[in-house]
Amino acid sequence: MATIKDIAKRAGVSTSTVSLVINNKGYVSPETRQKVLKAIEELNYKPLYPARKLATGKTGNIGFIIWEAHFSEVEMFYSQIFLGMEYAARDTDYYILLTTVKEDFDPKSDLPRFLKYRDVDGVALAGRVPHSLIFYLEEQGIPFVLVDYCIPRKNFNCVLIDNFNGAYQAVEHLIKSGRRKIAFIGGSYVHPSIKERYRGYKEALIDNGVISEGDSNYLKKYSYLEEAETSRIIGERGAEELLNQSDPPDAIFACNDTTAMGVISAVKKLNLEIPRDISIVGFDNIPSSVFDSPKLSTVDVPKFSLGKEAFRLLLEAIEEPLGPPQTRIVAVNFIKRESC
Amino acid sequence: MATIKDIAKRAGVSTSTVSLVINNKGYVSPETRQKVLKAIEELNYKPLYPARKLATGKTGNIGFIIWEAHFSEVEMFYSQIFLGMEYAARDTDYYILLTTVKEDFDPKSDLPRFLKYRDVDGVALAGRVPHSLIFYLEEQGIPFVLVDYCIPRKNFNCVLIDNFNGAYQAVEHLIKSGRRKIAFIGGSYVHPSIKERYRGYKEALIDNGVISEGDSNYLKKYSYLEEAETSRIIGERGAEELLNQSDPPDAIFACNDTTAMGVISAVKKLNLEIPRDISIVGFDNIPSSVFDSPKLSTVDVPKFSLGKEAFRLLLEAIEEPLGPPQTRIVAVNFIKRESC
DNA sequence: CTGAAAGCGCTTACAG
DNA sequence: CTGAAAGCGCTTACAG
Repeated sequence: MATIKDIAKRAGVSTSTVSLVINNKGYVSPETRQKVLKAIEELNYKPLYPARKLATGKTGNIGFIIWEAHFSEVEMFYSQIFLGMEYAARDTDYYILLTTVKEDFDPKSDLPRFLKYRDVDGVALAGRVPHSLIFYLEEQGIPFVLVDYCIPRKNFNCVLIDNFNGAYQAVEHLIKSGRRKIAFIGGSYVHPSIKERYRGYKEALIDNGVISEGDSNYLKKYSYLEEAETSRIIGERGAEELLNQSDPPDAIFACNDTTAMGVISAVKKLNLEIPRDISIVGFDNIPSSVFDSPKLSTVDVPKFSLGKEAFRLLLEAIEEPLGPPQTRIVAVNFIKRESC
Repeated sequence: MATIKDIAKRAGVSTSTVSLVINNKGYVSPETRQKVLKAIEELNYKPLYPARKLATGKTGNIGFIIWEAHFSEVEMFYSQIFLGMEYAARDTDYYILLTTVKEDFDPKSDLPRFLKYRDVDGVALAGRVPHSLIFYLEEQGIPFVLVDYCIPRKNFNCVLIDNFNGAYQAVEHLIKSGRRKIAFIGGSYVHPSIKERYRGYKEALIDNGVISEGDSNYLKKYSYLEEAETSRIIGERGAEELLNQSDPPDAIFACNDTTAMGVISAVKKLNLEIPRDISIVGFDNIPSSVFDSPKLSTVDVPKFSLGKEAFRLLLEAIEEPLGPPQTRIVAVNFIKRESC
């Protein structure tokens, strides 16, 4: 493999000059630059990372951390975010190190290796992750970005999706299609995303005159909120409870597709027909929502863009460690399919 | 951060000695070793990777390559393999670099960065990947291992699951439960795994006296083989065709769970009851097979173990690049659920 | 605008 | 069994 010396010799310059053109630093006369570039081309030269890393102190790595249960989940939400980052990283010199942490993570003993040994320049955390991890990063001054997650009242770099607008759009669609008794089913209510979706749900109801500002009866009657990791089960339980009351809903907005799947299976058990008797809308646009019957109307979350944006933001944070934390919002789109 | 010099000074030895104990090389007197270890402990020292890498020429990275369509698939098959590798890697100094390649991969232009720049010591390839990639690795002398895939007649390191036995067990179970007209539905027939499953299917039939050695009529009548990426659609088409003929099967062994899902939906359309009228068995034990109704009987593939084993094998291949290629088989287990 | 030289933190023959 | 020294391939003040 060619080294920087070979290039220097071939171009008839010093290694310093070669280094300067490689890194686009300082001033190099156009002719010299050309010569160097030519030599690089001819020898098919590529700087050896470890050497550069040793000299600069940068690791060239970025960590990607996800809660293990999420990564092992049925749907590909987080893998797609990772892939978005990986694609963005391909235009750079960074490698991405993917790893998982358990829910009962303890910074003392369970630190991912690349954190323990400082082998990353920054880290992205996707979805809900242990707060102790986040605080550890903050404390250590390691640049990081939260993806599809944030901690209320804490000012961290994060890239979020427009949960509020997604929910708003979905519910507005239900209203415009004639539904008036629209229920919300959600688990993990403390999760900021779910909260935002609930807020979008309410606002759409209010803005479209279905309920008035302070109408807590409607909300109480048609909201099923359970503090637990969102899942099919919650959808099933919620739908059963809501549909078995008097004056049941004619539409259900589930806080995510997985929950919506549970709703559908409960609705089917009750021999209701979708969407004739009841409309159902989910959120996330997970792959299987296309296969199920009826095909689920939902809100598409552009996971890939989420990852790309996260990478960009993280890069900025690495380059400017002292800059103020930023929040970036990625837009979402309602997708009408068969379930409403 | 403490360096090797700090340790040397504190332990009152040279850096060479420190290096020797860190790497467990050469002979160091027990007392000196103790002193060094103590200093390392006290200063919480960890060798800086890039420096070590520069000195040794090792990168400390392992590549994990997967076909992009697989990674974006609904089910978590490959993520679990990755996770198995990542867990195994945690006991070592290796980091794993996950990336995807497209199906129309061209070694000239689409080489993953870590290959182009030689930033890995070895690579694992999971599932079906472009052969041109495999041949590139072979040519370049980069140690690699194929996971859940192999190329017939080529002698490469690979870790496979016991497809034959899995299929055999499943079909034998169907026979023992009284079924005699057992169909096979498979896509991607050239895929070695599917071939092996088909072979297991046949052998079980023969060994249990359902058909005689040369009975091609039975096989012709009850086999639906379509050369295409396996999918629900193939399951649906296959089931329709097989069930609409005279003397239809009373059991279907689908080459994988995704296909089995298609079979189930076709069977339901025909108003047959599972397992009363027909038994169905899949292969892979994907997460959703537990949720669907009826719950799918299937063959569990220990993805996690597959990844762990792959890592071990790859490590051996890296340490002994000239050793003969090995094939390792990971056992599978039939899981009886509701569909048979 | 460019070159000589020191330094990043390790490992590894080589002496002793 | 242990130490002094060279070397891995870069980058970066510092002179000029």
